[in-house]
Amino acid sequence: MNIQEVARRAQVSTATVSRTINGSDKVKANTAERVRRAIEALNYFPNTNARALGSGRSRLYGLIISDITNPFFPELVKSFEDTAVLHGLEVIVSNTSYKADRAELCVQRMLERKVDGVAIMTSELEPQLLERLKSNGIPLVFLDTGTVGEDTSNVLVNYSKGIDEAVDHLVSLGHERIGFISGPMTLPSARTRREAFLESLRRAGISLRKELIVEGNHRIDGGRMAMEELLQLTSLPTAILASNDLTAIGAIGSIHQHGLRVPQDVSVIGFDDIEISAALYPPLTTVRLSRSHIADRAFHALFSANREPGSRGAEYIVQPELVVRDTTAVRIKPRALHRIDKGKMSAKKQAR
Amino acid sequence: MNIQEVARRAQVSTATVSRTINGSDKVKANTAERVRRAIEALNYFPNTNARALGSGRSRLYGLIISDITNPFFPELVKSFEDTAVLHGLEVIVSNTSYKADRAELCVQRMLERKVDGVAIMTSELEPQLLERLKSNGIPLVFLDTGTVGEDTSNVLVNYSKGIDEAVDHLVSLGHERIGFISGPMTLPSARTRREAFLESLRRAGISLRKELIVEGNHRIDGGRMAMEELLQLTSLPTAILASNDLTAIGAIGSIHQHGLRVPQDVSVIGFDDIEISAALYPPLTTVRLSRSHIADRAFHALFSANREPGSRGAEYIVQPELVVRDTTAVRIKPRALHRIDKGKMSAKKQAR
DNA sequence: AGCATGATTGTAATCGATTACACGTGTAAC
DNA sequence: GTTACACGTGTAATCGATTACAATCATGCT
Repeated sequence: MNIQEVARRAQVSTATVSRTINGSDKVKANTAERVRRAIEALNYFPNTNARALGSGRSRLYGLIISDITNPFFPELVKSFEDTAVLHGLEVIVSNTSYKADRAELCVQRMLERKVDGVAIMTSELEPQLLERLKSNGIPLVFLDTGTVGEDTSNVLVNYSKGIDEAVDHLVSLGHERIGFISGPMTLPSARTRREAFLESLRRAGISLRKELIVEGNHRIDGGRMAMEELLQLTSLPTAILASNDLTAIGAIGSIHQHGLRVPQDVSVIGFDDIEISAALYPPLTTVRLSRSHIADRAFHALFSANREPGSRGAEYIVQPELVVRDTTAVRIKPRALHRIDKGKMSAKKQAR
Repeated sequence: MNIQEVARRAQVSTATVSRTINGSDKVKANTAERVRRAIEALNYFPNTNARALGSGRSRLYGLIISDITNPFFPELVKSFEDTAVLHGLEVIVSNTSYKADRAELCVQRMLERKVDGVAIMTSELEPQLLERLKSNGIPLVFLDTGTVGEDTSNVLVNYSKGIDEAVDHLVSLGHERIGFISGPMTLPSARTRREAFLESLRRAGISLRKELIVEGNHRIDGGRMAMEELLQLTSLPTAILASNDLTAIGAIGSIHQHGLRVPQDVSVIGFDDIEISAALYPPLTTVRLSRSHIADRAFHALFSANREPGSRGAEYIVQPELVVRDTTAVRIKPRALHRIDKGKMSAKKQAR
């Protein structure tokens, strides 16, 4: 079953069939109708490989992520795919598994399949790999990876806004001893979140205590370990802001393990709002970073780059927003806390 | 950059280059070496579309799942992909989103891309769609979907084993009033799990109490709601077996909300062992259903079907196994329970 | 009628591989 | 010294679309 058989049945040339399939406007209405009937009757569908080979366009977008088992990504992938399918395109997803050599394989796959665009949401891609993509004229869009480039698009996240909201929320509940568990400092976006936190503290007029800032790894175990460290302090934080939800989940586990309660003894805020966060008990207060917004912007960046070749890259900013659930509460009276150093509870602090 | 340029540089024909790329054994060693050097020097890689068009084989496997945001699937996808990449193949993943009409699109995609095989882990595919795949000579493997078919392979799950282990564990802890929260009864595998539970009870000599069996939906909210229902009973279950981990997580949330503790007041066992289960607090006791085993078997079913065309479908069985963590404990004294109907606490029961 | 014009449609080259078949060449058997 | 055969390589058809260009057709205008 191929285009020739359709052409024969519809009494037209293959060119006309092809034009009809591709919605060219230069096919007379009733010819097109005849072709469509033939397609229907023969149950024909075009061979994707032949189309791609003939036209040079694959109708495929690539999406490079770190790791599909990281719960942040599936939703992103799904939104991106859904939007793509809606526009008659498809998506191949490739995981770098956080490794640079796997990243090269990912890029290779994209090149071999002649994708029409690549959305990159990982920091493992070395400049020379990006160059390979660019030099093949493939539109790129970076998601939260802030790579500057005139011909590439960027979807940026306004971390400051989200983190400001989180800190303000905690401050309004009376917290001032706020701990922060960061992501791995090797990850640019983790560094940005940390900076945003420091800036938020400053803005809120809270002086920085270095011992309250601990590095995690954006995974549950990292959150757990970082929290262990924080719980060793003589003067415990009354609230924790975590660089992502998994970290927050780990921290909460650790807090419980020490016989403390969330949010009565310690408030916790996460970041991302992964699906499970709302379903935990207690439901996690967190800063939502909408994956569907990100995916949408990314798709449209590529789509318009395809429509208008040679156009400059666009820039989009997505705004995270605080979602208050049940892991944050009014700051408790210090005496209710374990391990609290009563000597440090000066009147001045109590007054605040 | 194409195969001709490589041929020119290596002073051979395109046929020889092609043979070298495909590892044909009928190329003299030093000719092959010369070709390889040319490929290297020119930074050449073959055009996937042309290869697929010319050979009829796409080196692509399709994987059809219900929903990538269901945490059961990402690991499966990853394992399947990893194995495929290891064998020089690639994978396209397609979500049915639990809808039959989306399923048709998925099958269409597979057909259009001329995949060399499809692994199906969803029950949305209607027989006529399967027929379309089969009639195109595409090898199929069903994962936990138990479709009989002479020419298709199956990866089956020995639910009885896993559920027996779970029930035995609970019984050994002194539980006999064991509740079960099933998946949606429309889902074959959910029905199988339920049957396995009933059979396990029988084997353990525990008489069935219908009110302890409630239907969920394999999602967190379903687990929560089902548990609410169970907590209305005058005689509470002391242990709950859930049809999957999400259900268990929902149930635990509900239990906590009622001021009861897990496992001191109620023991809970999940099923699947999704990644987050180990990281919750308390870590969930569950029955592990290894996604990597399933993916491996599935891949090899397709791979060998490709190697030996015309061979009959194979059948694999994967064995789930109980993973004891912290949501199960020795059955408590009934008087410690809320809402317990003291009248029913007969000496006979206490004696067991 | 003759012609310009724009709208449709057809012809055939093209994309970049794979592979059936043909063609040399060297070696062993007779 | 043929003949046969295996091995290595090249020639060219083929896969199934797309699309530049050519051809045809209908229409309105002079």
